[in-house]
Parts: sequence; C-alpha cells; structure tokens
Amino acid sequence: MRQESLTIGELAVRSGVAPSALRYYERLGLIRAGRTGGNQRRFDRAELRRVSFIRIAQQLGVSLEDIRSALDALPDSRTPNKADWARLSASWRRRLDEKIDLLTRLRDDLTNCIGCGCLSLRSCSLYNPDDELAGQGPGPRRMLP
Amino acid sequence: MRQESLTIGELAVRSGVAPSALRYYERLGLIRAGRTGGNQRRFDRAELRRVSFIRIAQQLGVSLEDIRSALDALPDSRTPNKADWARLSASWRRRLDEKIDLLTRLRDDLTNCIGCGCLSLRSCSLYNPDDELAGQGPGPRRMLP
DNA sequence: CCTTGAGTTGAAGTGCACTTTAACTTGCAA
DNA sequence: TTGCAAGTTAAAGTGCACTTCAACTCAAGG
Repeated sequence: MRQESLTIGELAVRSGVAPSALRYYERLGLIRAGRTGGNQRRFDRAELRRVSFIRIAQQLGVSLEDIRSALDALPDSRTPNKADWARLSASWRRRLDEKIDLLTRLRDDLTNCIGCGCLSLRSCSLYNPDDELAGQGPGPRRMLP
Repeated sequence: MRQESLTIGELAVRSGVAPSALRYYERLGLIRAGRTGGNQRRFDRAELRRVSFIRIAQQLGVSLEDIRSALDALPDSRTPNKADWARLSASWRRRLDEKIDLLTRLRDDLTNCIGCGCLSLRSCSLYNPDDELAGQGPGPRRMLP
C-alpha cells in the first residue's frame, strides 16, 4: 500500500489527533495539506512528523502560536530532512532541560520545605514566577500584563 | 506587627496571586476566609501555605478540581500541621517523579528519534497518550470522551 | 447508478482559569 | 468626620485549544 498521501482520517488515526484538531492546526498554519479535485485534504506523509512535533511541544507547555514560530524555521520549499529536524529539536532539548531542572528542584525542595514550615512562597525556590515554563498549568494564564 | 489574619490584598501580595484569583479559589473551595463585621475577607496565615500548594500543583499540570480533592485530605477542624502537609506532599512527590521521568525519557529519545526518522508517533516512546500527566499542555484538554 | 461513510465549511459552543466591570460598601488615617 | 484606597458582589468577558453542529459534497464499493 504505502501511499504517498493521507486523508485527514488516516492522519488522525496514525497521529492520534482528532480530525477537527488537524483542521484547526491547518488553519493556524502548523501543518499543510494539498487538495484533491473535490476539495478534500491530502496530507503528505511528512506532515505526520510535524504533528508529532506539535504534540511533543505541547507536553512542554508550549503554546500553538510558539510552536508555529518554531516550525517556521523549517524549509518551506522542500520536505524537511534529518538535519532540519535535528536543528529544531535542539531548541526543544534546551526547553526540556530547563523544565526537568525546575521540576527536579521542585521535587528536592518539596518535602524539605513543607516539613520545615517555610512553604510560604517568595522565600522558597519553589516559587519561581520568572520562569517562562513554570506557570504553564492546565488552564490559560497571562496573569501579569 | 505579625498580625493573625491577612486582608485579600495582603494575601495577594504575599502569595503573588491576584485578588480576583483568590476570590475564585475561595468560590471553588480551595481556600477559606473568615469575615469582618463589614463582610470583608480575613485570611488566616495558614491559607498562605494552601495558596503555595495550589500554585505548585498547577506547575505539575493538575487541575483546580483535582487540587481541591487533594486539599480535602487536610483536616477540616484544626490548622494543618507539618505531618498533614508532609502526607499531602508525598502524593505530589509521586506525580513529580512520574513527570520528571516522562520528560527525561522524552529528552533522551528526542534527538535519537528525530535523527533516525522514526518520529511518527505510536512507534515511539515519545508518544504516551495514556500518561495522565502527559497531555497537559497550556490549553484545556479533554479530547477523548 | 446508488448508497454510504468520509470529507467540506462557517459558525457557534465548551471548559478552564481567570479578569474585568459596574455599582456599591468598609476601614483607617488625617 | 471626611476622604479615599481597598474591599464587596454578580455577571459578563477573555484566551486558548479545541469540539460540535448543520448543511452540504465527495469517493469508492456493490
């Protein structure tokens, strides 16, 4: 079989992302699709890698807007190759390192800090409002203007 | 000075959380406040620790609803002591361990996986949809019914 | 040819975590 | 006592990441 292009349903199954989400990603310019004569989307297999990248970045608390910016670094005219993806992954690695670092500090301090009764923010390294990745809970945030 | 109770403004400054957010937390039952004769909130100093706990939990991608459940484990009648907080922090430590683990795997696999071209989800350990904490990006999620 | 599942669109809806607004009241210092 | 910052409420608004809906078209098998 090994077809060149995928329907939106196929891409959804293979990526684990709902068709509606894929359409949404396309609208935001995170992925691209060609069209058939009858106006149906056909995705290049390479888009699978993009979707994968998107979901990984989301695990790091990166917004779709920021992911779009990152993906813009990929070549527009040709299919991205290993070197392209490697370059992109480098920046993600840095983010990952930072995030792991933050969580590790959090873990190491937690018992200690609660045990000693100092858990009152500000004083503690647990509270780190300046960290770009720190405030990314499950809900929208943009607390300080 | 060392006053017994804090106004909402004072708690906001000391916790770094906006007054509107604190009122919201109170509505959801995450924190408690007494009232003055004139109906103004007065927070026990112990509430500071609760707010701290909430913000830390949010960094782990836990929803306010889940945080509320966790906080319900604290004693209702008396001010929580060190042992109470330690017990609570234990469960958070487990979550932290899991999350750090996930991110570490992610980091270790990333370059490798992208480099080898296998980054097509499903096949990769990068994609881990069953992990409770994995899907916690910055936006609301609840993709599968 | 006909049916049926899969795809198309724009517009509206959803859930979370808040913030903003409007209209009003309190608490404290001068 | 008066002035004003800080507090109060309910209700509506915001931003993100989607999903759902209605009304329609397309693609492929029998």
